[in-house]
Amino acid sequence: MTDVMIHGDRSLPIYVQLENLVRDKIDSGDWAPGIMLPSERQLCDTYGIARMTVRQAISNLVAEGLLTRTQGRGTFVARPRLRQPLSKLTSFTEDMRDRGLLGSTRLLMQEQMAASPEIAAVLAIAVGAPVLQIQRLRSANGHPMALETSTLRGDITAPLRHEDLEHQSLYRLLEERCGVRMLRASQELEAGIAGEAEARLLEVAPGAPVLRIQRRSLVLWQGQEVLCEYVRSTYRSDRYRFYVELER
Amino acid sequence: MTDVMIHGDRSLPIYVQLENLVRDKIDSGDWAPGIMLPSERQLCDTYGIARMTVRQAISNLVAEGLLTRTQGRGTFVARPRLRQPLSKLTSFTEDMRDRGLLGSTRLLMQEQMAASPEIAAVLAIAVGAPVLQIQRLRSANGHPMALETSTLRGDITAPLRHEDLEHQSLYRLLEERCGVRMLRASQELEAGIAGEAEARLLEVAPGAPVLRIQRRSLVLWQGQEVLCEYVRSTYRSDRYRFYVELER
DNA sequence: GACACGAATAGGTATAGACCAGTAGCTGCA
DNA sequence: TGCAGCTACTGGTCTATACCTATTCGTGTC
Repeated sequence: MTDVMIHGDRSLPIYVQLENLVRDKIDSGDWAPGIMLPSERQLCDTYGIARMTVRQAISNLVAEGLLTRTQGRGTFVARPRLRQPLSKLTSFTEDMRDRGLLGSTRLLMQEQMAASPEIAAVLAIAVGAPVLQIQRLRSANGHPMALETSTLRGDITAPLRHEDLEHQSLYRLLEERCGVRMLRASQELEAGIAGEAEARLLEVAPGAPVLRIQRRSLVLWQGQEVLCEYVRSTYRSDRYRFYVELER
Repeated sequence: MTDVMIHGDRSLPIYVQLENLVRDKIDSGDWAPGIMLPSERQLCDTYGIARMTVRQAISNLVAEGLLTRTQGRGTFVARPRLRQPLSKLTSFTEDMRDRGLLGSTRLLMQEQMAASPEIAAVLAIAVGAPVLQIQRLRSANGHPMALETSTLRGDITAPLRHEDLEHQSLYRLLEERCGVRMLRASQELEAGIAGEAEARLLEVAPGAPVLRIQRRSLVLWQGQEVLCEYVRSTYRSDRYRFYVELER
């Protein structure tokens, strides 16, 4: 990914642009865990922005747990936590990063369509209402990990109609382009057997065990809590375990 | 509490002093939930400090959840919200009840043994230390649902040595007899294929998909947080789905 | 070789001022 | 009366600068 020009897009605050830039460097593996970032003053010079602005971006990323910093030493890319303290709603890429893996995506299908009765029921919209359906093959370190079919409300995702969804985080686009804030999701997990087509894409034998996950995501959109996304994923069970922490 | 003079104590950063001051006002009930704080510029004047310094203090308190703010409206004392745990640590019987089913149990094995190296590693105890191992077939409405092998620390569960574990809740006995309080557990879920023995007990065909769950339970015992239990369960995937709620 | 010291450099705190962007209430016109 | 638009707030973003403190490492002394 080429460097996003800071100041290039006046619609986003500079500190947000810098955050995204750093996130991209980390997601792409360009900045590996443990690596020291350029110093704050260096970043100011590089991008021609004030130090307080740099600090705002860095502070947010530190709060997110993506970076750590020590006075006198520097700012570093955090080593992925082995265990997430709580059950967090994450994107595939974030999930892989937490596991110390590099996530990548192949877009298999991206289509604007009319909601089927089933989809309409799940998303609580009218039958025939526009939805955006995306099918993606998710890989970790280059090896197939999961097959994912997402269906999103068409009205909310209208700005993404002609967006490249292969190389960008869908959740990031939703938040940045659609004015959506991800809130929470409910997931159901069950075991299954890989079908013919799935098996071929996931590069496993037909009949191999897979973990099927259904997710319904609730977002804040135009001040309202609405169901926005329904995802059906099929994970290779030899490569993926779902981890969750429960409290009494 | 009397107002702490900002600048009075040079040993603490001004923004920290302001944070404490606001916290005190809220704790003392002086500023009730829902009340609007003085505007940032007003706080600058009142305490003779810069707006960026005020903002740093306020931002930290917002991140803490103590305050909320809206552009154009102001900064407000947050209404304390009771957070219900997203995922609850439950016993099998409780889980079934939540699903509207009647859980029952058949005890297959109950044995005091010495910890194998694997078990010792998981429970963080010495190899050869005493453990209590229980294998139970769990049913819902009379139909087999899961096969469960629990391994518990022998020293903690000593009072249960000759207890009837077929008709009593293990978690209840742990709390009532062993002076243990269940705290939380981490679980890992994966898909698998039923083996011969499993299939026979679960009354499914060998090779049927199953959901395998590993649980490590943390308890409070004699004032210490300790790992007490390690459970491996195999659930029929045609009857059981795991449900979890995630937050962003 | 061991250690004290200081320079260079990292992030941490704080200032003062500027302008942008939402919100709400007031004013005055239709 | 109803409402469009103005205005005086609010927090949001950003700059430029200054000095503090912690870390690191090289230098020089003993």
